[in-house]
Amino acid sequence: MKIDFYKRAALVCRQIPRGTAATYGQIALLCGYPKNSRQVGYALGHHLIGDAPAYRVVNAKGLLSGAASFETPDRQRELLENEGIEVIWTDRGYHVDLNKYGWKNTLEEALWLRSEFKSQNI
DNA sequence: TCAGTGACCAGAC
DNA sequence: CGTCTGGCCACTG
Repeated sequence: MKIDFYKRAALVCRQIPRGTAATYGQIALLCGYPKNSRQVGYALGHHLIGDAPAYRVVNAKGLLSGAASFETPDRQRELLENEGIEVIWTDRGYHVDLNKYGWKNTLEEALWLRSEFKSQNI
């Protein structure tokens, strides 16, 4: 089932370091399903990742494309700014600079996740 | 079964 | 920069 994908996504999201933002595609890739970026958005929007920090996930352009699904439209921005991430307002919506705040995950992190999937059988 | 729908994305121009 | 397109795939009515 794809339940496994959502469990993996939850685990990946919990590894996003404080003060950084990850992209949907990056999460999907680390899950081992590089083509499932849309399902990452689905998982976050339907609260399928438990207590994992969904607010640290933005799209490939740095846009907070899911801001509308939070308690208030500004909640995601507040949470990010609380971690020291600058959030810029544009006509498109809120943005973060991925060059500054994007999560540059290491190979070690990717390998660790892979071993976790295995040991947790997901 | 099947068409429509996204918190997506890379490439083309 | 900006817009459009085709591809992607789980989920839904």
